[in-house]
Amino acid sequence: MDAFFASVEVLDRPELAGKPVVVGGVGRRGVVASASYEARVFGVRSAMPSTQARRLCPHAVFLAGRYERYQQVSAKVHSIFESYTPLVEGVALDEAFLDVTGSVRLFGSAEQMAWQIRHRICQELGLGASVGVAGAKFLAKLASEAAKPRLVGGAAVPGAGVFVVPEGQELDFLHRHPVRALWGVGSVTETRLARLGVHTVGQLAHLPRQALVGALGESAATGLASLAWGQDPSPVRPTRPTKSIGHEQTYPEDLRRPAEVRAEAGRLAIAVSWRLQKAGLEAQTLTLKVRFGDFRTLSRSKTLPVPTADQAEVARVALGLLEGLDLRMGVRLMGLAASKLGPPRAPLDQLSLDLQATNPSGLVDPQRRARVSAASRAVKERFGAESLVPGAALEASRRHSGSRWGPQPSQRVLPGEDS
DNA sequence: TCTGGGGTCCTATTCCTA
DNA sequence: TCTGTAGGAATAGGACCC
Repeated sequence: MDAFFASVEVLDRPELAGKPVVVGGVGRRGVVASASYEARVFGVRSAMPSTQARRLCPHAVFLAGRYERYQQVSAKVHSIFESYTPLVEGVALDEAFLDVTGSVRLFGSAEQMAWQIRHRICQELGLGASVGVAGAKFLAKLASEAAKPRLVGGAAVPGAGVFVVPEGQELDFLHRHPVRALWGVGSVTETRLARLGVHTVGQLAHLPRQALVGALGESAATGLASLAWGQDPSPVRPTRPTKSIGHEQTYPEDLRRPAEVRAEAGRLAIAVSWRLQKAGLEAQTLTLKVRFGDFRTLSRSKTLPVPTADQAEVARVALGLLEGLDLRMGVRLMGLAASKLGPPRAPLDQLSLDLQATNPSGLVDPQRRARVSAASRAVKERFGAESLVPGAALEASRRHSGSRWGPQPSQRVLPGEDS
């Protein structure tokens, strides 16, 4: 989609048509999420600091993003895609790959479908889209860039709308692009390649492998060398499991009071646990990210014995991760992410005893902790030191019978017995 | 001078265990 | 019993994408 967020704003507020519109960067600290082509003429770009965007284009209309609205429109765009093929891989709200190999008999060639889809998005939703057609995903992505509107002599001119990379001409098309156009080449990699005198994909393709490995490491070198020769075997994957769920926020002013920082950590925990629950997932690893006033950023993570989506447990871990950090520099940003995700455990699974020692706000309650501790001691006194162990350890012992956590006959609690 | 928020993936280091 | 080692998991950081 062309300037997607900004275009949706213009769609909902037609009086903005023809004006420079910038989404994001409303606050003092922020960056541009999307800029209309009228704003791009002044040099405003995505990911640009808002202060810079304001300097370049002070008369632009700056708007806060409305993510839910963009999601709604994105869903409509996707339903158009899905009327052509079930093989739709969403890359972002405004971008997707479609494998139309199996749809040619129904709708005509891939290029014909590209024109149809573009036409329908324009007619039904009033938005502009550019479509790239090629035999591989990353080539199609480059082709869609080639189809987009361009800035020529300080003015935006319409693009081709659809750009096809014909079979057999992939390398001609690919090799004239700058290396930056390749997936996986950002500013750091671009600089490293420039040191080798490599600026275009064609130069990269002909670089001796050893030189590439020396500059970028084995994995990146292998991946980029393949891409530079047009080899991208990755299929269009309609569904991909979520690997992490996180929230982070940059604060208008650095947080300096520890109580304030802890309260924010609790707020992030509530947001993350709520999203885990909505997604029907539990997380085993939680990672806290802190960016200080001097932009120094660090992360601390904790892998739990028992996966959780519980708000109090997530908050307890987040606060635990916060302990030991020197917050005197002031906190500019804080984030919390959940990973190692999986479906919720069966109800009979082991619960964490620590959890029972926290109150509903996620803070350790000394009285509860004392009761948990006393109960745990009583069980061990009556049944032995190894009578109370983490469920995960018990599972491991079943796999490796004879380990020290293995349940001993005299201590096994039989059905019907008090436990 | 200024540097978001949501992610994925990779690498290096540290720690634990067999 | 002690020590060295190898492998895997956990952890931390960074590059990159939209």
